[in-house]
Amino acid sequence: MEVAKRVTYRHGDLHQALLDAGVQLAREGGPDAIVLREATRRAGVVPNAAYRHFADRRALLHAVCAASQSALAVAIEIELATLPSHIDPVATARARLRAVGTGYMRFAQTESGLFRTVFSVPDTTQNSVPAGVGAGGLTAFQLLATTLDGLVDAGILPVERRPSAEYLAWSAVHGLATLIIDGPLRSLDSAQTHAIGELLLDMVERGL
Amino acid sequence: MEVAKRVTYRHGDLHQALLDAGVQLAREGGPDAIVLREATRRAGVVPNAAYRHFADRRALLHAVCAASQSALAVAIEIELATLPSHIDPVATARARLRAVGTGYMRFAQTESGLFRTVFSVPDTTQNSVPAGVGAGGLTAFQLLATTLDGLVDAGILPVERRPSAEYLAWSAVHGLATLIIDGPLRSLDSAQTHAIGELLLDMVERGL
DNA sequence: TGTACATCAGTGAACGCGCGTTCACTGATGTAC
DNA sequence: TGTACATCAGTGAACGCGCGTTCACTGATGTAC
Repeated sequence: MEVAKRVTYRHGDLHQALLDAGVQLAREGGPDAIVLREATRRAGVVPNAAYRHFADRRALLHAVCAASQSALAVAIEIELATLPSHIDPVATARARLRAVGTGYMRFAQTESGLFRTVFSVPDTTQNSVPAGVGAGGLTAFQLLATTLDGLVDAGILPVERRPSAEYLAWSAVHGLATLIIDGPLRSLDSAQTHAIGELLLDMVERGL
Repeated sequence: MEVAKRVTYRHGDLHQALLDAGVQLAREGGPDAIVLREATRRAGVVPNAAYRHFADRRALLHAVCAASQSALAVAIEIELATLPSHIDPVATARARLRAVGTGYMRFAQTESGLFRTVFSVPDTTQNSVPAGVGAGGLTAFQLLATTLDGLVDAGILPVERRPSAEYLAWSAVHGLATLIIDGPLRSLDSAQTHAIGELLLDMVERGL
C-alpha cells in the first residue's frame, strides 16, 4: 500500500497512517495480523518510526481494537437506521432488537477480521483506553442496552427480567456469529446463515 | 516437565509424549501456545525429533485439537452422568439439556485453553483428521443432538422446530462461554457466571 | 523581513530472540540366518 | 543360542526468517529575536 515514495521528509500524519494500516491488517487477518513492521511498511516508513506515535506494539493493537469497536457500533447504528418508523411502539421495540442482532451478525460476517479484533484486548472495560463508540457516542453494548430498555418501556419485557438480559441476548447472537466465522457453521452460505440468524432471534425474543 | 534425562537412547513413546506436551501447552495458553520446539523440550528431546512422529507443526496442532474435542465431550458426558435417574421422562429430558449446557460452560471456564483449542482448526468436520469423541464414542455436538432428540421424544420440543435447534442452543451456550472467557464478562466470579448460565439455559428452554 | 536555533519526526543500522524446518549422522533395537 | 545386519528413532549443527525494539543520527519545520 502507498508504494509511492513520500516527497516530503515528514510524513504528514503518520499516527493516522499507522492506525489505518493496522485496521487494514486486522481486517485481513484479525488481531494476530497486526504487526508493527508491516504497518510501517504500508505507511512507507522505516520500522522504528512507529515509536514516535505508539509506545509499543500493544499500544497500536489497543488503538486498532478501539477502532474495531467503533466500526461494530456504527454497523449496528446503520442497521437501526434502516428501520421504518412504526406507529406501533411495540412493533418498533421488537424490530429494534432484531436490528441490533442483525447488525451484529452482519458485521461479524462481512468484517470478521475486525470482529475478532474487537475482543482481542483484555480488560477493555476498566481500561485506560476508551472503548470505541459509534456516531451517536454509544458502544455496541450500550446500543443493545438501550434497545432492551425500549422493550421494557413498550411492555414486552417484564422489568424483573431486564437485568442481565443484555448478556443473554448478546450471548446468543455472539455465539452464532463466532460459530459461523470460525466454528462448524463456517461452510454455510449467507442465505443459510441468515435463516438461522432469524431463527435465533425468534428464540431470543421468545425466551427473554 | 520431565527434566530428568532419559536413561535409554530411545524415548519409549515420543508420539504420545509430544501429544501430551502439546495438550499441556494448549491448556496453559490456547492454540497459539502449541509450539513444536517447546513440546520437544518438555518431552526431553531434540527439536527435530518431532518430525519422526508429526509431519509438521500443523499435524501436532490437529492432534491436540482432536484431543481437546475429546476432553470437551468427556466433560459433557460426566455432567450427564451426575443426573439422578428420574421416573419422569419429561423432567429427565429437560435436565439432560441443562446438563449438556452446564458441562459445556464448565469446561470452557475450567479448561479455557483447551476450549479455545477445540475451535482452532478450520474444516474440522469434513477433514481427514477425525473429530475427537468422548468415552461413549460421540462428539460434543452429537451429545447435544441426541439430547435434543430426547426433548422431541418427551414431547417438549415440537418436531418442526427440531431442525437447527442444535445450532440455536449451541450458539447461546457457546456465546456465553466465550464472553466469559475472553469477553467483557471476564471479571465475573464463578458464582455470577453460574447464575447467568442458569438464566441463559432458562431462555433457551423457553425459546426453543 | 531575515536569520539563528531548538525541536523532534523520520532514518539507518543493528541487536537478540525463538521459531519451523533441513541435513547428514549415530547408535539402540529386533530379526534372519 | 549366537552373530551379522538392516531399520529407523533420536542427535547435533545449522539455515533463514521476521519479529519487536534500541541506538545514535539527520534534516525539515516553526519560533524567537
